[in-house]
Amino acid sequence: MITVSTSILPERNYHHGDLRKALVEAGMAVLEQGDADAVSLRELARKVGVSATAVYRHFPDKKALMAALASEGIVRLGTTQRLASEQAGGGVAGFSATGRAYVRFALNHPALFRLTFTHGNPSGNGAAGEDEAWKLLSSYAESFAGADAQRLQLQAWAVAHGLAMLMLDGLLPADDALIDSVIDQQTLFAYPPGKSKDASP
Amino acid sequence: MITVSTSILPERNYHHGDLRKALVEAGMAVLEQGDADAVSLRELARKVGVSATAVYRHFPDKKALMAALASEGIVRLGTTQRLASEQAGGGVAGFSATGRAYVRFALNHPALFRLTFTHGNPSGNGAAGEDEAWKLLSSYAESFAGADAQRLQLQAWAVAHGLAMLMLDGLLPADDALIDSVIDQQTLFAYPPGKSKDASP
DNA sequence: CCGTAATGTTGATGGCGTAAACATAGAGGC
DNA sequence: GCCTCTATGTTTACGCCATCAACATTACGG
Repeated sequence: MITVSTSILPERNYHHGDLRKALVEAGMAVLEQGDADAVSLRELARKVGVSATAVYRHFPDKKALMAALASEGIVRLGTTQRLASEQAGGGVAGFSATGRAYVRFALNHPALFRLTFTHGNPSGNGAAGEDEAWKLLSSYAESFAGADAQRLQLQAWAVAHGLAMLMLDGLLPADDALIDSVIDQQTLFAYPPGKSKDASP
Repeated sequence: MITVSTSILPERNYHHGDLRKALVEAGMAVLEQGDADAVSLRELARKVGVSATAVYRHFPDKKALMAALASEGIVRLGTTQRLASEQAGGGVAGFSATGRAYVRFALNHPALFRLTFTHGNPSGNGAAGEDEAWKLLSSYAESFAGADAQRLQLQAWAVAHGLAMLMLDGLLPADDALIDSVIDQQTLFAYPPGKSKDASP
């Protein structure tokens, strides 16, 4: 019988199987119900059934572990946004849907969202597809804003991000109607000065 | 000779003088150069020259100390915004100046800004003048947006807050020109649909 | 002038991140 | 088939932290 490395079952053929993955999963679980500093190396090790310092065979320090969690966070955010965009059928509707998805993701995964941006990746740390979220936003803005693409893109990102943070911090009620009101294509993405190049509705 | 409590000199007439104030000041100093979790009760106690547990005579726990720092933060932010508004002479210009001041404050005091909003006060915890920032924003929005006041106000707050956070997290360059571009009265505070009630310039 | 409450200190507990030394087990060469 | 080498995991220990309990002192009100 040959040991298969790509098995479905959680084999224990090596020392642990895949401790790194297990630690990240445990970390995500903690993030799903508690804030980021509820994540402790010792607790994750405990959850996974391993000694405290075993973590250091897979991560140089706690920061690295947190960065791995943050990385997973941005992947999930990007996926969520892409789905929302597709479901809305692109165009202006898709763009604003992307924004609403961004805020809702933050509300659904508060600790993960916060961590993701706190340990932000200033572009270029590898892990392909990691910045899908940003690329999506960027292409959307350019597609219907022409020369003002950059500004529109930044304003849209800032509104979504700001709304998300203010709601997470309890300064605004985490209200769906409020999200729809603020991330509103009628008032937010329409702008008066000159060169208005209309987008397909 | 009577002991004067409102002296200029840092008297030591009581056990310490005013330990609470000293701790808050030490905390602010730490926040000015380092992130929020560089603030430790023991370190503040050391800086002030007092034993570690003396802190507990003035704050029930660390959270309370951090809340005091946050409270100081929102006062300073409010003051900064009011000054910016006055210097711009009110109106639309004053409103956008308020937004720019908000972002610049965040960049100048990153840890304090973050802490202020993380330990946010969902309105009504006393300390008069503490939410001057919010009141200022509110009155501005209403003064020239009529029925859409609420939405405009929230959008403006969200843009400023989002831009600030994205810059603090290193996802956008902390660039003055960029701030001016995003917090732009021409594109951000002008909106097309019907009921446009013009603002006094 | 004295007692009492406010303030500060000492000492201990349990949790944390992390370094050093040691243990084991799977893999690859012989 | 054995043996070594390296990846992986464990034990122990250090210093820092927040916080509690018990004790000491000091200012102030009666």
